[in-house]
Amino acid sequence: MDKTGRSKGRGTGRATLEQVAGMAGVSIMTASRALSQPQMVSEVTRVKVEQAVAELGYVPNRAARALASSQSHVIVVLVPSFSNAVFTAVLEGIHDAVAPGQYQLLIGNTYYSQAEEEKLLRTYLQSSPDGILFSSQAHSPAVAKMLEASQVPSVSMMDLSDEPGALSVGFSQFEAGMEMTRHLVKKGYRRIGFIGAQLDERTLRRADGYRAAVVEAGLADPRLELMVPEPSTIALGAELMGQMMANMPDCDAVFCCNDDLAHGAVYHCQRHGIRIPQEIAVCGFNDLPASRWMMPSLTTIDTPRYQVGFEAASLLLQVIKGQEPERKRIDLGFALRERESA
Amino acid sequence: MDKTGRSKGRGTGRATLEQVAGMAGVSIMTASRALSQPQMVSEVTRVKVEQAVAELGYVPNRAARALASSQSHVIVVLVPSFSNAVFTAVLEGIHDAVAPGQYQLLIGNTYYSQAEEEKLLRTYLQSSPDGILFSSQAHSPAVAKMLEASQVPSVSMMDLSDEPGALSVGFSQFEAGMEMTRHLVKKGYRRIGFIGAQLDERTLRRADGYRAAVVEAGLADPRLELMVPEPSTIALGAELMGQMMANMPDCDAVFCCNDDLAHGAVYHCQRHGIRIPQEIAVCGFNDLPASRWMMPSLTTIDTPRYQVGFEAASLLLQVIKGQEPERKRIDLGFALRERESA
DNA sequence: CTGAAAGCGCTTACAG
DNA sequence: CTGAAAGCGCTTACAG
Repeated sequence: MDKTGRSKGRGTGRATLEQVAGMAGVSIMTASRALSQPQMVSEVTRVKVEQAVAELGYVPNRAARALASSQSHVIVVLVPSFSNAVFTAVLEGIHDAVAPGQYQLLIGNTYYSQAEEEKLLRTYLQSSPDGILFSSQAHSPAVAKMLEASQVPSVSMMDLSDEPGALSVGFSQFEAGMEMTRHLVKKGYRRIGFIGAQLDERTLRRADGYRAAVVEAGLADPRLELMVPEPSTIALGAELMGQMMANMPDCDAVFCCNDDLAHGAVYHCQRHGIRIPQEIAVCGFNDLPASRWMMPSLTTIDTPRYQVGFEAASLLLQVIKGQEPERKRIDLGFALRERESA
Repeated sequence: MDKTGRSKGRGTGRATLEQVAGMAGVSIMTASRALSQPQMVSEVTRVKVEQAVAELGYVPNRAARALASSQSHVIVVLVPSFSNAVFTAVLEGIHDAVAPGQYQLLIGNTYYSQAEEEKLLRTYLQSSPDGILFSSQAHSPAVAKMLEASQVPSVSMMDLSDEPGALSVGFSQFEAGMEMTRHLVKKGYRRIGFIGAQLDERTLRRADGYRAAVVEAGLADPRLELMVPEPSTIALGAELMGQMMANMPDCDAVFCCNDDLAHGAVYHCQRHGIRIPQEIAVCGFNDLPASRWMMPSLTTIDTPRYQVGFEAASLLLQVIKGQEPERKRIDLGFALRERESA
């Protein structure tokens, strides 16, 4: 022990529970209880321990607690992107739902890659997480196997799962894609194109919805679908809009699979003096902040992403605590925002 | 032991190193070495252990490792916002710099609040992080004290620190604010306003730079400063632009403390038929993707945020590994992007 | 309400 | 190149 009352050697050099107990004149386990289950110790004891904690600047060692209790209080969150505003809102929702409790978030960026997801999960499983929040439903076989073996509960976010027993929070990407397209049909557009990028599962489901709606209306034409695997950006949206108009001059409306692409499409038209929606209608998906402000304002689907994160984390917390959730599949819906562009 | 070779009881139910060692016919510590320092064991041993690991689906227990080695391999990251594109880029840089190693990120959102930062740090310190990445330089006294007591190395990001010995990666917010303003002066604007929101330390430093430049040019007028504490949004930018033009009709240029506000200002003008830059010039800060696409395209300061995250994490990693960094204060600079709006 | 003992699953010097 | 022992800092039943 040196002057600060801290032992030397292998450890972290931080004050330990043992020192707290010593200073408070109680046993280690009474000190432990005074901190984690204060109602189980006497008032006097609690105060003595609290004073010792303050005096020593004691900070509990989470690794020791996790090891002894086999409860890590860690929740793993896997998102496909940090730069996509959709997922940052999801993260915010999760963060807020979890904050009151004592859970820590281990956030990983999969970059829309199943291989990356696998790598991250392999690492994060070492932390014995109490639960996992996925932004996707489709996993590689290796991930499925790890999940099965680890027995860690997980919730998938954004889309709804059809697997029995699976926990999911989101809304039907398919229905949303269909509703947006039906809106265009109802407005009288007949040559409705679809612009998609990234081609992750959500985009693909939206495209399915688009297809179902144009088939339903007898307006299907595969040549009106423009799908590329590159990440969605404003620049790409502008470029694809140019391509669409060049290749399909009779195209009278474009459904972009997200607002980033749609913004690019709108800017492209602004710069080329193409009037929206008179010459061509444009709509997007997600309702990002700029959408209601740009000119023309963008018709799009408002998605409850913050809520998705919040509710998914809440659901996971319930399951972790051993409660049976009322619903395993929580549909938060979506809303069509009709504005000037379509 | 049950059929899967896993012991029952208090633990996590996962396979342990002991079981791996048993199956491989070596001691626990040889198994440990085979995994963490493979070059220190014989080829035969290594293979046997690896086979046992695969067979049992062994996943190391990080809590146990952290406790035994007093090395958590955890890095704490504190950002003021998840929704601000600036910080998501920083996060991406950090994520990428750290990925190769074995470090895990504990990411917390301070919501621009020192009190929240304090709460988060108190919790995260329990994980005995090897290092901390801050997005701010100003800390509450309590945070300063915790940092001091914990002895955990930290790097502050975005701005440059003047404290001797402090580690920082970023660029001078002051210089950047000054350069942007000087640009407006050079372009001939004489009634240059400043619109600021959130009023975090970076914004305040940019405002200082603005002030220094208008004073330098003999153009200072406090009435041209419009500063509000609300979070920066497009909506707020539009509103503040309206206020500025109403209250200061002779204002001929506006420097918005970030691109979000500037976008709002541009949209406001578009909607009201106000010509930029003829009637009023607008510029922003950060160069978000939309800035080069909107009409008119936005003059702004391009900031190296991804690089800041990447370099800050790299610097921290160096210090954690006990290497003396070449530079403790890494200036990544910034670049003025002159476009149509100013 | 309080305590002695065992144990969580690893790693670390120290020997051989 | 390999192993027996101690220890990291907590919590968990079990007693009293």
